[in-house]
Amino acid sequence: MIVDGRVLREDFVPSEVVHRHDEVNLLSESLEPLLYDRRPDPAFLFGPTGVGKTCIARYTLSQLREQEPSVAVAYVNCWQEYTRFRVLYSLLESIDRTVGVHRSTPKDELFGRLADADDRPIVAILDEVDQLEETAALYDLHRLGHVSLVLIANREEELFASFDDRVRSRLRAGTRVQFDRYGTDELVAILAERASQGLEPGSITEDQLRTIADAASGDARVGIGILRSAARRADRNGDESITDEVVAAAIPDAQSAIRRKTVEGLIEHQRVLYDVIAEAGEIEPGDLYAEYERRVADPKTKRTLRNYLTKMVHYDLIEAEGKRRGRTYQPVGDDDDDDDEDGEEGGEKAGDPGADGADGIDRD
DNA sequence: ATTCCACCGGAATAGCGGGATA
DNA sequence: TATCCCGCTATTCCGGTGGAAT
Repeated sequence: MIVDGRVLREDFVPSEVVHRHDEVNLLSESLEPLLYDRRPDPAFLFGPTGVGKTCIARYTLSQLREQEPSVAVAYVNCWQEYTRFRVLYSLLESIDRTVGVHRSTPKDELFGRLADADDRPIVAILDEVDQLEETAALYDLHRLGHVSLVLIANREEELFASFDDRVRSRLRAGTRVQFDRYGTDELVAILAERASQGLEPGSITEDQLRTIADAASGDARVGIGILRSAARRADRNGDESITDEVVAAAIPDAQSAIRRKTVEGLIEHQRVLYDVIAEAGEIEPGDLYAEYERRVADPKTKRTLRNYLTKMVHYDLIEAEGKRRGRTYQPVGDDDDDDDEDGEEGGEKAGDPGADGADGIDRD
């Protein structure tokens, strides 16, 4: 049934975009100076998860490169590359200047190399910039005349709040492109497009796509995830086409698959914490720490646990209620789904996580 | 009202790992 | 091989805060 699995991946960039023409035009207009050897102002893409920000950025830049192949494009997901060093390194990677770079390379060597590589313009797409911990990296990049910035984040206010003054004032100018949630019809059109490219004709009905779009409530990433999961289920069953039952079964998959993948990415100590919280349903910090220390041979400090916990909250695995004394932790998405059906064949790597990150929690 | 104290999270510091260099 | 260097994680130290206890 599945003709082309790549199309069903979240990070697939379609050759034609559906329903985002205005946004594409805005972005490509703002990048236009690149065609005349000038540097554009930074561009900002704002909007919630799964509305196509990343996709449109990639699409627009690939279009631009067709016109102006000398432009180098670096895509950096700040969820994973959250230090100054790693961001700079990623940019160097995009222009193949990483040879001989290592951890002990002097501090400014990376920056120097980037500065030297000014023979052609570089566009840096920084996805999830609000996750960047060293915002000074933005200042660095802005100082480089041949580097243009495309910054992707959820909300403008929060993003600018995380900047320090220097960065904030430099980046105040720039083009803002706001993305809104997809309507059901738009989402159906997007899914139909993917289905027609990725599946045998007639595998899925319009009504079924509508069901999926409804369940995804405006989030294309979730919708595509459901579609993929449904197609895989049908494939395994050896069905000619996707049945309504399969669609229904696939809906919970999309959320739980993401969560499972994230949990798998946790390092052992984090997972123990997660297990304790999940088993308890709701637990106070003191009890949580105590239980953790009982289960683990060589416990980490409480302070470290707090770091783990905030990270897990960030990844949407757990929730923290209350700020200080009297806080409790609880798992997110509590009970439900457990029919487990992991059809994630190897080599599958999650596309970029949304604001609710999907992968790469461990950083060791 | 006042004092306690459990808990959070920022900042500084130590220690680890691993490529480079001599 | 021994040593240097540096990014990164965990740890130490600590100030702040607000609910609980008095």
